[in-house]
Amino acid sequence: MNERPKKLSADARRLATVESVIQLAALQNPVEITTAAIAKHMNLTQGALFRHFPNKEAIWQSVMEWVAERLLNRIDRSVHGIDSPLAAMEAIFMTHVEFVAEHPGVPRMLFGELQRAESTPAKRLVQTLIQRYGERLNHLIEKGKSNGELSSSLDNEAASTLFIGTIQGLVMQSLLTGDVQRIRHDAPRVFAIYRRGIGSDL
Amino acid sequence: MNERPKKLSADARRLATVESVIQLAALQNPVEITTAAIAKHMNLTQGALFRHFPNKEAIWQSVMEWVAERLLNRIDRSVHGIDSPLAAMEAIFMTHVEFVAEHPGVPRMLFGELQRAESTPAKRLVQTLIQRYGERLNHLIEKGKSNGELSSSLDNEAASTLFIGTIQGLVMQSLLTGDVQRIRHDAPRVFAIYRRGIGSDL
DNA sequence: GATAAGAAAGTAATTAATTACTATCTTATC
DNA sequence: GATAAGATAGTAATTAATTACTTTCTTATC
Repeated sequence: MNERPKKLSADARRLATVESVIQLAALQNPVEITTAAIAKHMNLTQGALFRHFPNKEAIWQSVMEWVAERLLNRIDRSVHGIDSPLAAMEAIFMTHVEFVAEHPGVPRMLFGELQRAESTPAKRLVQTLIQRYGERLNHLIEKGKSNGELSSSLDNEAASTLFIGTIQGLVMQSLLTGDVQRIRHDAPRVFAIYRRGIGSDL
Repeated sequence: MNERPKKLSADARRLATVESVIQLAALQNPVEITTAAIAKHMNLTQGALFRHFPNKEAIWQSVMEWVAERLLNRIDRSVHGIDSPLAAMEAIFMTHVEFVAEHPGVPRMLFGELQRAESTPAKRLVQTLIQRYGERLNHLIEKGKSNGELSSSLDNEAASTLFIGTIQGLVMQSLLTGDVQRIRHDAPRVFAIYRRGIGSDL
């Protein structure tokens, strides 16, 4: 919804396109984001998009790369200097929630991409993202077990699934109420239950 | 994928349409289910569908009614004769998981419908379904608190959100691996952590 | 109880929109 | 003034929905 159709370099235009998609996903159903809608949002003609992307799939691929890079980066930075594995998990949780609150369209896109039957490049990127996410969690869980912070009988896989599901539940709740920002308020309350579920009995 | 294009009564045809959509959603992305695809799956011409539904939205509405009715019915039946609130919650959980395993397309459709920006009749049905679901959970949580089975300091709302999120996490995991049936195996493991999170310290 | 009339269900072809994508011309910028 | 970026104006394919027509089923009447 800008006004001047400024000429941008190819790199800048690609980035602007990705950011437009992220913004649009916050407002509407990701599957309804057409190339015409993207172009309109950035005050460009639809055909011009194909100067910078070979096809629509490539746009989605770039978007998923953007998301994976930013999210994992922030996750990793959030645990810096935190010794306690449990505290690190909480930091990751809150960072993730903050990321979602800033970019409400992201979880919709991720889930929408996972829904697809075919294995598109974008879908594979999402699968890789969540896999890497799970690896980080698993590492922390192991540390927490030997640490004594987490229950020694904890099921790692189930704990990882539930961690991600906890965030997914918050997202679903925000879709239900239409109020994405409330997720910031609800997140600590839900994580408290999760922490109790995985923590040691001390 | 039938063979004879038998003539059905309007009621029977509407039910067959709904069941076809449920089946198709298990195989492909719900948003890609076209009226032509539905018709082909039930060996009918595309136009014939509009003898029984005014438009496509009405088909989705009927599908959501089917889902809401069946799921809530099974949930309610599953708690019959169970006195312990915690055991009742576990029964609901397992019943829900079994329902999803039988109809893998259902959670995709529900989430896809929630994604939509506009408030369609189908979306409102999903919202009502989850609201009623939450009411049942809340009731059990209250009973569990006075019972002593659940932590007296438990946050009801957060516990409800996490309950649904836990299932959502299992669904996401099944989308990731492509193996929907594994949800039956993972469900008890994940619920064990959840139960620990909400239970009393005894 | 046979059967004709009408209702109900289905077919096949076509519609207007919308989609992703492309070919060709124009212009801003270095 | 060369060239990269954008505009303009298309394309073919797909979509939900509608049309005119046909087949099948139901039921009222003799």
